[in-house]
Amino acid sequence: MEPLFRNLERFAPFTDEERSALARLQDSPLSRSPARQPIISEGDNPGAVRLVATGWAYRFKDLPDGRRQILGFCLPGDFVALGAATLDEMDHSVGALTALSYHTIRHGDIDRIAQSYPRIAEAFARQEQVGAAIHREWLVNLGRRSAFERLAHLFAELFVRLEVIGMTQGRECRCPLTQNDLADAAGVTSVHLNRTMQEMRREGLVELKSKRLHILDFDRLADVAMFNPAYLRPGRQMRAFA
Amino acid sequence: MEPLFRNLERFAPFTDEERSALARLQDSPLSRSPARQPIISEGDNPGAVRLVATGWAYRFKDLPDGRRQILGFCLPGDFVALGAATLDEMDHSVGALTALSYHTIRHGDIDRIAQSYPRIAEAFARQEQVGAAIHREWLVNLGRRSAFERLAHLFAELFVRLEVIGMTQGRECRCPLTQNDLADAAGVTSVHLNRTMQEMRREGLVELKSKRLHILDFDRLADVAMFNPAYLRPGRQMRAFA
DNA sequence: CGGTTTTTTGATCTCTATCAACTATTGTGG
DNA sequence: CCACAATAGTTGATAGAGATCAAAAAACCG
Repeated sequence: MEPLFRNLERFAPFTDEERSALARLQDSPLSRSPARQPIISEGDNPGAVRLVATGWAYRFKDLPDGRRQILGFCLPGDFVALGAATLDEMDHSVGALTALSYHTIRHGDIDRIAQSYPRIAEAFARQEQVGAAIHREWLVNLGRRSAFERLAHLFAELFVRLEVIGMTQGRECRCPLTQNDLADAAGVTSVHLNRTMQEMRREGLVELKSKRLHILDFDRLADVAMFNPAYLRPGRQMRAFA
Repeated sequence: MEPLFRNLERFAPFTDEERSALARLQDSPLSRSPARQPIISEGDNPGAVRLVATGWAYRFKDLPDGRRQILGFCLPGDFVALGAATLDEMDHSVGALTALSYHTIRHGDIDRIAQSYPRIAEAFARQEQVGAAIHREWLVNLGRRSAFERLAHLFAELFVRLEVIGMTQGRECRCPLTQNDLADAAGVTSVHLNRTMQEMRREGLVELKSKRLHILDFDRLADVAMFNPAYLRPGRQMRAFA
């Protein structure tokens, strides 16, 4: 539950009453999924909102000819289909990256809590906005940055997001992504991604081994990526290495 | 106002009361902007919601080194910063593509109408969701499609959206985009875009001259682009050429 | 430990970027 | 309405980033 609070309380902390209302979301049924398993597929009726409790998930879209693009990552404390739950059909798929546990929350419960606690409703809305801002930043990434810059940007974003929810240790964090995943997120082939990865290592920017990501030089990383964390609204308390 | 209604009434038509409540948004002050002029810039406080009345606008993001990525197009009947108006800082910029007129609507007015008319609130929410779905489709476009496919997809999307708001004439429509704009949207250089454009002409797919877009073969266009209009929720009444 | 998944390497090809004109079109003021 | 300037579209030549194919080496897993 901690990651959810850290996500939502970045702007204004909640009252005890608000916190406990939110905490009741934990009573929603908890599902578990093994790693690498689909959660919802494009075309499905989302039915309910999901809240990631532990593990990572990812959004993606497959093309008829087999190409795949990863659209974003869902970390602990992130909602899946918060707004989309009103629609009858998912426009993209979501899958588990690691072993995953998540709450399935009826849309009515979200509505009710938002109705009763305007500040929570506001925090939900802001979360959705940050999600949209991330999409837009990825558009710039895919449209206008080189493979090297993209990868740098991707790592910078992930690291800041993990920092926000308290899942970093110094300049390290867990990162369950394979080079294949990274390639599908960065819009390059895995071969090219591998070579780009080696270059980042040589340059002393980041290192990724045995599912741990080491940020060797955040400033330089942010610099080559032209990364400006403002769109993530990290909040004042948190400042990546600064 | 017609485009707004066509946008919002795709799923369920409104009652007369709902329609007239929406129509009152027209009373909001109307601004006019010449073509090619900035409307809001990244970092600005959005302050209010904008509703495009006539003309096209575009969302974009500039990189410090001069590269630019277009993030999407705002057509008549589209809101700008519907949800984002709650945030204090725009994460991207918006500019006029053509001479533009738009209503500036206080966020409170939106809230009030959404409060009084749940079906309108729902329609607003769906619009936001379609906006997010468009972003996601663009991510696939930029990440996984070739320049030729991207351009085909872009035209297919624009045409369907224009059809929804009744701004097409047969298989033609107005299209004020320069090749430079198209290049910035497709994430390629304008030189390459020009050559891609010529290929599309040779292939008998689309033709763009003197600001008019001619769709020569929509089916084949959709086919090469792997374009599936579902994410746009075009509604049943409208079906591009089918 | 054997089998699977992931990472790495090498060689080659192709798409897209770059640079630098040049032509056509559009728009404007006289 | 023409003349000129500015904008937009087109062309050619060359360079470079990233794709593709195929296979080997490493890491991981039960």
